[in-house]
Amino acid sequence: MAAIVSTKADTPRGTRAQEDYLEQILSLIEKKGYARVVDIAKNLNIAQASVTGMIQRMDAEDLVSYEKYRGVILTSEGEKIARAIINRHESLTKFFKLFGLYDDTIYEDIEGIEHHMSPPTLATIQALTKELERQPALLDRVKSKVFQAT
Amino acid sequence: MAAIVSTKADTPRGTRAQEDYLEQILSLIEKKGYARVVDIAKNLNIAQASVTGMIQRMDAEDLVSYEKYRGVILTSEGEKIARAIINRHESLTKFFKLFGLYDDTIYEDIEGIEHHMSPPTLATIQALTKELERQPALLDRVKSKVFQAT
DNA sequence: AATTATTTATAGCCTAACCTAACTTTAATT
DNA sequence: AATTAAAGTTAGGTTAGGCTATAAATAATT
Repeated sequence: MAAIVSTKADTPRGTRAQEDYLEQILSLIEKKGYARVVDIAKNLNIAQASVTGMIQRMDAEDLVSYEKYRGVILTSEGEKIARAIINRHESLTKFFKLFGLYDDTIYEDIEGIEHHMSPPTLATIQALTKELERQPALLDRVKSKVFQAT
Repeated sequence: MAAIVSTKADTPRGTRAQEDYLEQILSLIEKKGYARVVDIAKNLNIAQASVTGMIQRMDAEDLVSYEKYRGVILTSEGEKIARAIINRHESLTKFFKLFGLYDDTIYEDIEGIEHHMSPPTLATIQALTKELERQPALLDRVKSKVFQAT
């Protein structure tokens, strides 16, 4: 069951920062049912005013739908991007957890690299993760070389 | 021989863009003996004027040493960063090459992620690469799942 | 219902990192 | 040595994505 992966970036794109916003917005909506500016700001460590500004730009670019003083919701385009980035985030987390790295280390690294990983490369990491899950001995050898256990 | 890896980011830092410049400058110096503005610009796909400007900022920040109309050289700080980023680049290339991804795919992804990978995570990738080199059967299984051979 | 607190929005500002167009300096060629 | 070509610099401008301070709108509390 080979996953045929195209070369052309089939990944929908916003900027790096926009991907962060979309990821947060979707995760807030799924967790609380709505996404408030104040929570987005808190989670991304950004000033409220900056969030308002960005959301207005993202509304103009049809990534979210927004009306003043009402909440923010995702357009289908925005949701597609959000799901892709969340998928990347989860896959990478699963992968790095195999090696016993600190959660903080994992989180920070992924925060940076998730925005830059193409579908084929991600698919490779996913496939590799599956194989490695069946190789505890190999994993132990790797872990013993890098001593940074959780 | 466990590589003990500290948590504190022992990675010297410039900005993302500065790391790209430093990487280019060092690689030009090693290849041709000197780094000209025009070549840096060409390799990074950036206008000459932008390179001049950035180099002036990097001179002020002691990452490079520069005199008008003369060439650019790296300070020891700049060289340290450059070597770190080149090391990351090479390690990641080696890793992704294991799986038969397209060279272009590899190059683009690494260009993005190399700026965001911590020393512990990089050390893990390096250790994993070594182990996987001895596991052709496992690699074949991964490759067969992701069909994007070179 | 009036007041207070919370949340959003606006205005104005800043920095990084790019750009083009025009000018200057150095290098190469006749 | 004079001219042309190439490389480098300066000036001025743009855009993304932040910031603070202030004002307006909504929500909560007395």
